[in-house]
Amino acid sequence: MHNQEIAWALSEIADLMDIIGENSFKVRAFRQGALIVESIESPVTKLVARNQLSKIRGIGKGLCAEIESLVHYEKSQLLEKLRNEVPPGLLEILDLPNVGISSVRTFFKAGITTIEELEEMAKARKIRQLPGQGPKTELAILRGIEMIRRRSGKFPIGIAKSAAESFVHFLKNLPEVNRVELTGDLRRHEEMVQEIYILCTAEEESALLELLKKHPSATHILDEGAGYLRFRLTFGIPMHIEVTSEAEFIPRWVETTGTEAHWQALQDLRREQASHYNNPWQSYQTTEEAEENYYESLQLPWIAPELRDSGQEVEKAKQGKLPKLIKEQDIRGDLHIHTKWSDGVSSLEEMVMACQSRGYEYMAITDHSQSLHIARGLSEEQLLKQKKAIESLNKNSADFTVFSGVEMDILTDGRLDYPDEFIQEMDLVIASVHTSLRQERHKIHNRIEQALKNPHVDILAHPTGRLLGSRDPYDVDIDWLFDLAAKTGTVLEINASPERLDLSANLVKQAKERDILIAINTDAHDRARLGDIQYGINNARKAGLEKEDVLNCYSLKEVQKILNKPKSKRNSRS
DNA sequence: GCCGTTTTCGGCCCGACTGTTTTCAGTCG
Repeated sequence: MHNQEIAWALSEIADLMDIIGENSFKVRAFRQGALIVESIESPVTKLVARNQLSKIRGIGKGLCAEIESLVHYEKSQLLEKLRNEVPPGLLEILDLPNVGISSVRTFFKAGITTIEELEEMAKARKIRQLPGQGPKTELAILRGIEMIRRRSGKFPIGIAKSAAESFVHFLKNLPEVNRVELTGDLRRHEEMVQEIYILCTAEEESALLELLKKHPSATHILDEGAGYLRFRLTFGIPMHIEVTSEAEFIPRWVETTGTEAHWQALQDLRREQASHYNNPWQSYQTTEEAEENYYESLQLPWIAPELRDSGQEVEKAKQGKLPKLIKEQDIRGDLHIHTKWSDGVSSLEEMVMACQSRGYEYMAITDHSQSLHIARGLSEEQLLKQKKAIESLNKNSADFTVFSGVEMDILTDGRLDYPDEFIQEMDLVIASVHTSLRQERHKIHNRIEQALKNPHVDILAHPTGRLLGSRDPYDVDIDWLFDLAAKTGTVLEINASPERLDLSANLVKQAKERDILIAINTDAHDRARLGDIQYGINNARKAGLEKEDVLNCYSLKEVQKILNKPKSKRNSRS
């Protein structure tokens, strides 16, 4: 069992216990346990085998027992018991914004157990009659349900990807399987994923499908037919596995990766050219090389999956006008990182070492600022102390530089969390909206304006404040924001954390058109999450960014030069 | 449930804001 799956199980246990009114600290222990498991880099199964699990801080006897049961039997008796006790619809209700545990309990008591029942009651204006509820919450509930509907059964890419990876790994280890590749919207890096789609080849197609049906995750078969099987994973995501012949593999991979429009454009081109694809692909080392050969047969350069969208990319490819997309190796540093000094998990030194081992040239430590109490934000004195610690780290390493930065809150009234004379001493200042996310537009605009017009604010973090699939952006006019960023020379962030992916690929595309410099940052709170940079890069690729568009693709010297320039002159890329 | 002891129970990030309420509970970050 994959770490992520264990974490999901623990967090579901926490939610269910919370609903039935279990001790809140016990609930927190499980919730904390889920976070810990997620942040462990090595497979938990190995730790269990070596009896090292209980040595981890935060994992005691109780959690150890549940995790071991998950690893050994792929189930937990506690979870099964709770699932029997609590109607599954309540978890969906708990997911709604503005609905917490206490409201869920109130609804449960009133006999409401599904989103549909809740919606019906809200529409009949009966929710406002329940204790602690009122007309405004009723409206907020209906809006929340609307948001879930828009999501229409899709899953955020982060959840889908880790579920997919563990399954790909499982398939690759089966002796009867020859080739396994991810395809569909996950391969295109769509931020919301309809289903996990895996294409593979096997000696005996039907035997493989029969075997897969016995997999413990395949409890709920959705659909099956010649050469494919669809089932719902334990955590709700549909999994689509297709088995194809070696000869058909590449054409099927191309067909299932791109959108319908992309495939259609390729077919049109083939008819036009009357070209034929013969399948010499066994002579290639990797499936990617073989896929290049497929595009070559259409006299096209290989088109990156992220771009296989409207079909227009085929025309661009024909004319040799595809962007030279940014690659993971182009990233030279991460400019938004937290440590134990505020709400991070890893120490400053651990984060530095982790960035070095990723091959970066530089990084920025950007812990939270003083007003964000919950994140143990740093006072001026603490920040100065941290700056000294960073300076001494820098003295000891010749070929790696740590920027002394801060993620500074933009307060609810538009003031910034430190005075100008203080932040001008920092190497890098990121400004963020973390509080009062539901303010009216003019207030949000005022806050962003104050931050962007400040000469010392270098980057605006997670510029729309959305949480992918679970929270809408705050009320901001994107055109206005981009104009202001361009005018003031403020860098906008792609927050690579898969919970956020903010800016979205669509918005990044618009930002590029206005020549706004982008930074791709992880906002990592522990070492393991530095790997999230991949999500940000994929987002940038989807938007057609090249390395010149991204601040942290420049060398240390160039970045220092950019940061030393007055802000208003930064958007000219020289 | 976890941790850390002043070893076997007591404490466990907290403040702002909102929408309920007539003084506060729930939600959020």
